[in-house]
Amino acid sequence: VNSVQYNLAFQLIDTGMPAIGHAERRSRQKQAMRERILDAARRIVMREGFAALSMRKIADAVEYSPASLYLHFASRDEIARALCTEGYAQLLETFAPVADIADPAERLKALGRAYVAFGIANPQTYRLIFMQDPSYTAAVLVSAAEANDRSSVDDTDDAAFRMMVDALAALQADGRLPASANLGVWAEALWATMHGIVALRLSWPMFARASLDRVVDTALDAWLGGQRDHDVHDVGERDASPDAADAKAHMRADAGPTTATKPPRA
Amino acid sequence: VNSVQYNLAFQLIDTGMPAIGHAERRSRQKQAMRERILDAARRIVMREGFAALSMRKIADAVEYSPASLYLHFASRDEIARALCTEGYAQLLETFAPVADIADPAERLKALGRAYVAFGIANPQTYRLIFMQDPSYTAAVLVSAAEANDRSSVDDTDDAAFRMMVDALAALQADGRLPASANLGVWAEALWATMHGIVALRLSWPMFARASLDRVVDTALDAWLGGQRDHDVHDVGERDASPDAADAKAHMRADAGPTTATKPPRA
DNA sequence: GTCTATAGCGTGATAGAC
DNA sequence: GTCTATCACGCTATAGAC
Repeated sequence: VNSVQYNLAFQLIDTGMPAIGHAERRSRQKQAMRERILDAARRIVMREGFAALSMRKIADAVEYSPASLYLHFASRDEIARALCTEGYAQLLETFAPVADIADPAERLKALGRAYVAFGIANPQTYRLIFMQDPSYTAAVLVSAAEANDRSSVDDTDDAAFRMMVDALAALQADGRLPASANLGVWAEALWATMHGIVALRLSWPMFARASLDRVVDTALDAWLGGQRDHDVHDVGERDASPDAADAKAHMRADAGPTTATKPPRA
Repeated sequence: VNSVQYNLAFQLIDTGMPAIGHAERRSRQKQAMRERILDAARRIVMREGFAALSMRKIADAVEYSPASLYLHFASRDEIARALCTEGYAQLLETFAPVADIADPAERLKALGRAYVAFGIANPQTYRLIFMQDPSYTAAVLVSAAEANDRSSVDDTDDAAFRMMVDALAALQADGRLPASANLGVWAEALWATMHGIVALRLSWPMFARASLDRVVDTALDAWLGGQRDHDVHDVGERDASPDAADAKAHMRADAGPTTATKPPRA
């Protein structure tokens, strides 16, 4: 093992550019292989759910032997965590257009609608990230911290959470939220509400009595509504706002929520 | 197979009481065995999580061979569904003391607090019921319908949901909820909110920034609060209300949320 | 790097003796 | 009813040839 590393270092110092070219190509190829593996894994999860994700299946899909996968990932769990990171990044991308909305209440509502839309459009991905193993869910924050060049994970690291707190602060500054309100608590509770709407839809589809949009709008109005441009708590027959529709348009489709569930068994 | 059934019928008609006594004792023993199996299964789930539940482990616990379990349950899934039914019934029991609260808003709040308290106190059970397989979650409603002597499952079958709708209706009759509000939508969204608070705590413990009680109270105030006996959206430093504490006192403890997670693998 | 082969463990469910 | 024995799988991960 050590001799290999030594050889590489020797080439870098002694032979200059061509060797660097080699090393670069090497690492590029390795990176490409990692992507191929993750691509295959993501497709399996989207089609059949996380429980059906196995090293054998991934290997089949990329046309390598199962053993080869271990050259790029230490374990199945590491692949799962990578998928979570990827998926969470995808969720954050969804929020980008929302960030431009000037009014903080409307921004928060659009955020909530985009969040729910993502979960419903990518049920298996959402399940993997937020409804599976706590260690997977924790992985999204750790990697978010790494991306920010921080070594420790603390309260304000997460971009999505920060967006919420910022909007709530703006609302509070406008006097549209009581000065006594604790922003962190509010953000957490608001996130939980949106998560609950998605999670309940995914794991109890039969529970759904009303259209998703009405439920989401009712919740958003209860939290943020009425204080500005419509009546308190009034839930009309209207469809999702243009913002939500727009957010939905950016989504790739996952497998349907109920169809692919229940593979032979984990 | 047929001959056995025939013999039973013959005894019932011909020899009268003693035979009935036999049959009764037989069925009693069978029922007892079912209970023993479910008890063992419940303990395993509470200690190690549902993923760790296997027929072998149950068999070990009840000191029978794995094969014998199949005389009482057709499959592992059937045991899981039975556990869900049981767990949901336990949740409903939790609501009994709450039903007496006269004020509908306070009743709803107490309901929400009891719900969350149950989920936090029995994380593995809650996971099994509401966060695992949609077919498990669906099972609670089906059996609830059976208990009510109904053959079809429709909107209003569920006792918990009915409690919510009733309270919301009372609120609406008092003019404390806009006449335009759709009760079904409100109940669904409110349930989703409470579910989200529990589910997020269970699957993303690191996310928790504030005390559970503050989050719950903030959510309940956003939905129902302020319109009556305290300021709008004011979240004080107070602890859980007596109602919630009371509800908690009725709970049996599950395994801790994070400790027993992640058994070798499903 | 990639393969084959396999260790080592687990699972749900069943056949058939007693 | 209860058991033993086993089928038929599945899995992760690794050893060692090439």
